[in-house]
Amino acid sequence: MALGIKYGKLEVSKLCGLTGVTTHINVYFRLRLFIMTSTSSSNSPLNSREQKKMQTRQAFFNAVLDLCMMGQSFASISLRQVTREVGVVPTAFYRHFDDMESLGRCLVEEELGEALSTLRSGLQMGRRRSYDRQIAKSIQLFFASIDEHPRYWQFLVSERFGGSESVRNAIDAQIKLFAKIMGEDLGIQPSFQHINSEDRRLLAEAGLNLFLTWIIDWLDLTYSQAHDDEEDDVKNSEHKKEQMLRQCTRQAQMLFYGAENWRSNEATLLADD
Amino acid sequence: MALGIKYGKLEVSKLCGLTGVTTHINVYFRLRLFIMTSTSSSNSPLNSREQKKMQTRQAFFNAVLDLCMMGQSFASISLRQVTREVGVVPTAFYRHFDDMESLGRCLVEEELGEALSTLRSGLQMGRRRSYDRQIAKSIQLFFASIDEHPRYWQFLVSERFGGSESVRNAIDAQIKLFAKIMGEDLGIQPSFQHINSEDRRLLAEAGLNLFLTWIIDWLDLTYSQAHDDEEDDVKNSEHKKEQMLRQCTRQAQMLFYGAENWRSNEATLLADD
DNA sequence: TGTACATCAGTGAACGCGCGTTCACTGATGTAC
DNA sequence: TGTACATCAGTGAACGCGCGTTCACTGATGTAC
Repeated sequence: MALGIKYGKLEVSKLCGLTGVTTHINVYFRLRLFIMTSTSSSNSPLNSREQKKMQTRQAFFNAVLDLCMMGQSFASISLRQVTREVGVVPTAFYRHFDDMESLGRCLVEEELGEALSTLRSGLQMGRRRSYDRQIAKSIQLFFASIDEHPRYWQFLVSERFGGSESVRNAIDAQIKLFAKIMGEDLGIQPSFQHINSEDRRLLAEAGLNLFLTWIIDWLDLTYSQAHDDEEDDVKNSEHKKEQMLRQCTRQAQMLFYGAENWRSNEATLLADD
Repeated sequence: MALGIKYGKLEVSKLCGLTGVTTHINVYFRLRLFIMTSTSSSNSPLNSREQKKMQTRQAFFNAVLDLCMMGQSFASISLRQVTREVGVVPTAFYRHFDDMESLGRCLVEEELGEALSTLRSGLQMGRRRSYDRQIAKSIQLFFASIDEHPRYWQFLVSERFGGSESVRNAIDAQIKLFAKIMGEDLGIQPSFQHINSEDRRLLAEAGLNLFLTWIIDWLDLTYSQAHDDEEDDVKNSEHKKEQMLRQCTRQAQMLFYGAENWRSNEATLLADD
């Protein structure tokens, strides 16, 4: 297994010489990828050098999230800014990512992917709770998740329709996946069993989209709260948050109470049908 | 009236000399502003120099919208890029705006503000149409507006949670205003008269937020359509758009049919009440 | 176990480039008399 | 109406700066024997 690593780029290209020189780099990387994958899948512990590399990689993700939390958009963050934040020299960047786009894509797929799957298993809409408090409870859990991982949610929402195409696509995939699973969860709840699975997915998507539009306002409340020194303002901010929680719950209930009376077998009337 | 213009900065500061030299610039600008305002409010036609300036100002707005349409985020657009697009020298920028932030704010307030007010009067939710086709028709009008002004909507949505604070705030104000008026319009429709005005505003806000999340997907369909040369792909894309229109209508109907059965006098149940 | 060699994350100098902003200017348009 | 002057949108050179990327390198860690 360690055999492949030993040979450098040229050695491997020689081994593959018969297939032509022009492709030797691809072969080399495919080979390395295979070895790394098989190494980690055989869950041998990472050696100290690999551990250190993963730590730095993580530091890159944190740097981006921090800079975005400070009010920058991902597209306006420079490579040098990130490396400065991480505490390495600019050239070290290329040991981990091809370019900023690649860093953004990995951040969404690895970091956000994990955070979302945690929230999904936490929400489990439709399971284990009585229906009348279901929506209120789910929204409370959702806002708790925002307070717990503010940087993830802030990044997800503000880059969802942002300037980097690969980041946008990666986020879109995460959201679609979340809506799909949320739709399946809704099917377990008796109140939504008369709705077909396609409409349940649409309902989940609408609900999730609604949730996502609240995030920035919620974070603004948290942020202004943290900035205020006066005790009165803190109380005022707490009051505003409570009020917002109530209003958001109300909006979600409008949607989901509506869905409860929804008839899937009735065709959608379009304006010019 | 033209008296104020005649005096240069120094003349005016001399006239106001008694109040101290340190403020003469402010006085000068306040005076000029007053003169310009009074000139335009007495709706005298703009002279050719003023007309030309307004044209250039408009060209700046167009340049930003075009660049954003090409996939850039506002925060990543440089001052030089905009002036290059407009066809003037970089320094000419400062004849119109203090900085990019200021340009962005004006773009939202002047350009988008006008576009949104046009759409508002077009939609008139709750008026003039029978209720069962109300939602479908409004959504059709909404998508028509997107096709008509793709750059406005693309900018509005992708900068709504974007990197520039002043742009973000300006957009937020526009959206809040839109939701407020939309909520008032809903009150005219008999189906929503049993709902109190606060809840109608929440309903309108939820609906609008839902609409806004569709825009980028819709524009992606239009864009990929324009890129396809094959006739089959065009048909395929048309089909996808029709399907999306149907799904979005269905989602909106879930929300608004839900609202029809909504009881405003029933308190929102929170999870820990 | 000890030695000799390979790997590779991170370094540091250097490059050409586009950036925002300054400044003194030009010349067409507007205004006073 | 003609003349002399004021205004000001747009010009063009210049500045110092941070950017992405290149390259040859260092030295700690890992591996073969």
